[in-house]
Formats: sequence, C-alpha cells, structure tokens
Amino acid sequence: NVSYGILVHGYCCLGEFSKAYDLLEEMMQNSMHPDVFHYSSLISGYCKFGFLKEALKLYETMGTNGVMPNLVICITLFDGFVKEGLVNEGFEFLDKQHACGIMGSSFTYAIVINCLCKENKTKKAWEIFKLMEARGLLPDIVVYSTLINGFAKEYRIKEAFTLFGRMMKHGVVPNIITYTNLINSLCNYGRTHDAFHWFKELTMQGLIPDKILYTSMISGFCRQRDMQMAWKFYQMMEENGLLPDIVTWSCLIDGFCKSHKMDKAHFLEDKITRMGFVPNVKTYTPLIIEYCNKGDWDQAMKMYGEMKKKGISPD
RNA sequence: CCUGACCAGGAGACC
Repeated sequence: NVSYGILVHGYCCLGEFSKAYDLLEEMMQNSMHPDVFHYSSLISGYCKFGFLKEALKLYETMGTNGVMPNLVICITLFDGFVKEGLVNEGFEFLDKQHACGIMGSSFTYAIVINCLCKENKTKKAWEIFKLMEARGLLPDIVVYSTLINGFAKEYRIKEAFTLFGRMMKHGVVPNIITYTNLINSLCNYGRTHDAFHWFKELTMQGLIPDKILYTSMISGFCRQRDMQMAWKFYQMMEENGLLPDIVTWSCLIDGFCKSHKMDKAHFLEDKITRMGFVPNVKTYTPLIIEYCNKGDWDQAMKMYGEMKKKGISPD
C-alpha cells in the first residue's frame, strides 16, 4: 500500500492522473484498497494543476468508499479554493470542516496570510497573524516566512526584520526560505551589501545556500548593475555544485543587457542554448529592450525573430 | 522499527 502510495504521489505531482488511476486499479486487483494517502495525493495533484472540480468530486466519493477525509485533505482543498481565487467558497468550505480541527491548524492561517500577501494586503495579513496568536495558536516557520515575504514584496524592510526578531524570540528557528525572504527585502531596496551580510550570517548558522538563494543574490546584484558581484555569486554557486537554471541565466542576461554589455549577454544566451536550456520570453525580453533603447531596430527585430523561431510567443 | 499525502522563497518593459 505504501509503495503504491509513493508511486501514485509521484504521478500526481507530474499531473499524470491516468497513470495514477492505472496504479490504483492494479492495487485493487491485488485486493488492496486506496487509503487516505492515495486520495490526498490525487486531490492535491488536481488542485495544483487547476482541476479543483475533480478534486472536489474525489472528496465526495472517498467518503462513500469508506475513507474519511482528514485534516490534510481539508487543508489541501481549502488551499485549492483560495489559489483559484475562490476565497468565499473556500471559507464556506472551511465552515463545514470544523470536525477535522482545521481551525486549529497553522496551515490554515498560512494559506490565508499567503493569499492576502499575494494581493499586497499585508495589513490584513498582519491582523490574521495577531488573531492567530490571540487564539492561542503558535505561528510556525511557514507562517513567519510567508508574512516576511509579504513585507519584503511591499518594500517594508523594517516590518520584515521586526517580525524576524519576534520569530527568534519565540524560539522558531529560521530556515533557508526565511533568510531568502529577508535578503529579498534588502535586495528590493538595492541594499545588496546588507544582503551579503545576511548571506554570510545564514551560512554561519549552518544553513546551505540553495539555487533560489543564489539566484536572489544574483538578481539583486544585477538590478544594482553590479555584474562583478553577480558573476562572483554565479561562480560560487557552481563551485558549490549547484546548477543555475533558466531563471538564474535570465537574471544574468538581463543584468548584462542593462549594463550595456551585449557581447556578454549574447555569450550567455548562446552558451545556455548549447547547454540545452529552454529560453522563454523572460530570457529574450531584456535583449530586445536593450536594442530598442539603443535605437538598434535591426538587432531588436533579429532577436524577436530568433525568439519566435524557437516557438516562443511574446507576452 | 523504518517508509507515502497538505501551507511559505528567485528573473523581464511601462507606470
């Protein structure tokens, strides 16, 4: 049962639901029955790929098959509603789920706070945070990190760091995501020097920088037109065995374009296509824009044509 | 005894 669970989960993560169902068929032929894990994998997968309707259908049918929805299922569906923008429907659903203890879960609050932050409503998000504490719940690392990210996106460095301090005071240990969010709040203000300080701090805490953190740093330096440091971080990244992805490359290309180093930008563009990366519209836009700004329409059109030849359509 | 499911982080123009 567990092995099938792992495989079903894998297919659901990939969005290959028919393969997941094939496996369920197979296990039933071997007189095993899907349990709550199989259902939640399917429901979560459907939600991630935007098939909330299918997820809800499964939720209805699992009960008739003798498998009771649990907290994880309820949270998954609530998140599914909210991510589809169906916030009211999500709360209506919540109202019917008190039995599974959903109102006592920090996951529920994290989902609401994340939704508010995405809409740039950190004031409201902060109120939810306080409500959570008032109700005697302890915000966890995800809740703190989510709200810190919300502040970062609204350029509220001070609030981000105050919350970080509060988190530490409550004994919640920051992870790589928390630090990345703090660093982004600094980079968004062009304070790459301070960002570097926190980068060193987190490594001193024993955390290992990952691809996203490196890319955040690189992006910050690129936006400051500090290509020396951006490149230095790219090299550090590779030295530490991390492979840049298309986002990392696009940041660097953008940085070189904005620094008017078109030879370097083209060098990278060439390099990554030869490495088999699939460029996207965000990879090409900085090149086209730089040529437009220079008034070099021929080159701009050439890049545009090259982009379309690769089957990428402009947005 | 061990193993499977749920929430948070990175890129482009203009404004």
